[in-house]
Amino acid sequence: MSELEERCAEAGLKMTGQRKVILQVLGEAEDHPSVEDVYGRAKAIDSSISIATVYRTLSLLDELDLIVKHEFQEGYSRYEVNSDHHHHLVDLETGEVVEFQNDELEALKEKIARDLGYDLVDHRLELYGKKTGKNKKK
Amino acid sequence: MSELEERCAEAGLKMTGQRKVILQVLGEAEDHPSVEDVYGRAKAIDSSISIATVYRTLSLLDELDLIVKHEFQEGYSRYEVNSDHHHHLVDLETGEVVEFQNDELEALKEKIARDLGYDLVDHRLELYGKKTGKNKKK
DNA sequence: GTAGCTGCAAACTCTTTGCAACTCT
DNA sequence: AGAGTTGCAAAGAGTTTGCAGCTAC
Repeated sequence: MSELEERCAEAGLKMTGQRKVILQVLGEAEDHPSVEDVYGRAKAIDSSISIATVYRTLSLLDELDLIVKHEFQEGYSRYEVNSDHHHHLVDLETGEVVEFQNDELEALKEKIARDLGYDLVDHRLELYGKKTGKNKKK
Repeated sequence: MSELEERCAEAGLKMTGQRKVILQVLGEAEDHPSVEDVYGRAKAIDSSISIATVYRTLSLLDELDLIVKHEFQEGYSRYEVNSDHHHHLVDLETGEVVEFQNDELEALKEKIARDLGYDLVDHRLELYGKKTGKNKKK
């Protein structure tokens, strides 16, 4: 039983066949799959799964903080299994998402919020770039 | 003739009645209005304006870099007239958007991208917080 | 005159939901 | 047994678009 499954059981979720498949897909994902991605991969394992179930399951897992929902500027959402805090750099040419972490940045953003008179509840930072040496001036 | 109007003329846009109204609304906006906000304010001036025109005009202005489109985590877009580079802190209790600018942050984010092997094309940073002193632990 | 712009309504995309049937526990 | 879960299809929200008529230049 995977860690994700265990934590779902702890939360009192019924471990249905569909959920097992979706959890397996998420556990094996090494990228930041969209709902459609998860749906496609899940259907390859059990073709009876509906996209409504995928939406419902991902929302549930997000609420339980077992996965993280991202809304990059693409018009749809992507998910990733919860992991250490980090940010994303989106490769504008390939769509690839590179993760990074930076302590200086963490401290700075706390300081900025504090200086503005706020307690930081959440934040998001996304960089959009092109591989160095590949960009051509328009 | 407002600066926005001038720059539209330069870009070869026809200055129709509807556009004048939308540009006026944008010029007077001191917040970060949604499409519906712009539509509502424009309709108050000329009730014949359609929301399709608002969408089309805002897209155009965004392409011309006369305004900036933001997609906070709200499910719809907001716009603001182009101004100095800055970031946003969204007050989670009121929806209010506070702008800020931080040179240290700008330098840091350039450095991060460079270290990852990327040229930074765009980025976004949003902070979500509550006014200090108002938060209660759950 | 005509390329560009507009309003309208229909279409589209992503996501959510009502409901009856089904299934873990 | 029964609360939770599912698939389906319909509905929603936000946004885009085809088209025929209109208008700034």
